[in-house]
Amino acid sequence: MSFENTPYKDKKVISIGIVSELTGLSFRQIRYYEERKLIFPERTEKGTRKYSFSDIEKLVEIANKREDGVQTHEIRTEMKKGKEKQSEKSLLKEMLRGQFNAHFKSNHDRTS
Amino acid sequence: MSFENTPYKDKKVISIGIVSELTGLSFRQIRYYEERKLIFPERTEKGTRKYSFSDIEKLVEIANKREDGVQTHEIRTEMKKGKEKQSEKSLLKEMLRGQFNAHFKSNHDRTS
DNA sequence: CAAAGCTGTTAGATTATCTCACTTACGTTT
DNA sequence: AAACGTAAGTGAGATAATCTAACAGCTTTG
Repeated sequence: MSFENTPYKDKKVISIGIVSELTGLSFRQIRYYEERKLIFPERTEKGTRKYSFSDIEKLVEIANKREDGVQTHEIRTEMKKGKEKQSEKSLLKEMLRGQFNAHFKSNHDRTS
Repeated sequence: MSFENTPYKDKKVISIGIVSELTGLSFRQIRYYEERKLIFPERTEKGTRKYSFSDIEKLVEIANKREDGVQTHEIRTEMKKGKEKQSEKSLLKEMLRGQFNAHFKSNHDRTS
């Protein structure tokens, strides 16, 4: 019930090896982009970095822009720009999805 | 575009330490439930187990049933039962969500 | 040209995970 | 009571994964 809506996408649970594998980036690059404030992994007690799927998507974006010769500094400011645009959009989306779920629930979810 | 629909929930990317933390189960228990065929983590090249969010949800379920004294063997058969019921439901859900996304896209997604 | 940006690589240390075996605690069966 | 199966803790030893820090090389920018 509260688990259903958990934003898996943003949960920091993935270690750097998997991130490297999924993005094709080296450990060095991944850590460097953190140093340049492009991504913000969390840490476990002992210091191991933990990333989310969102971070991975971001890294893919970063990799693409880097291929186009864009510097991390510019990428950083570019990413800051694209934030407000999303917040309205995603809010609207949330609301619509809320309606959607309500509709679905009242009509079809008769299991327990 | 194809990333948006990626089923993060089923991607096997989480190591056992995090799983233990999120579920409150010990390493021993997590591995034992695998031995009893309740969950099916993947492995990396070198043999490290990797779990998905689905696995974690399943483990929470398992933990609850265990607290009620249900044995792993029974849990296993119970879980097999609850599979067909879901497949119709989720199929329907997919279809509805498809309509939903189409609707949203044509009306609001004018960014690029 | 000098400085800054980006990445590879190496080294040594620490943390995380793996398997296997032994043990404990309970409840059930013989 | 003795034997048994289930579920889980614990310990040992080995291997895998990650961390920081430093040096090096190459390219781009000022």
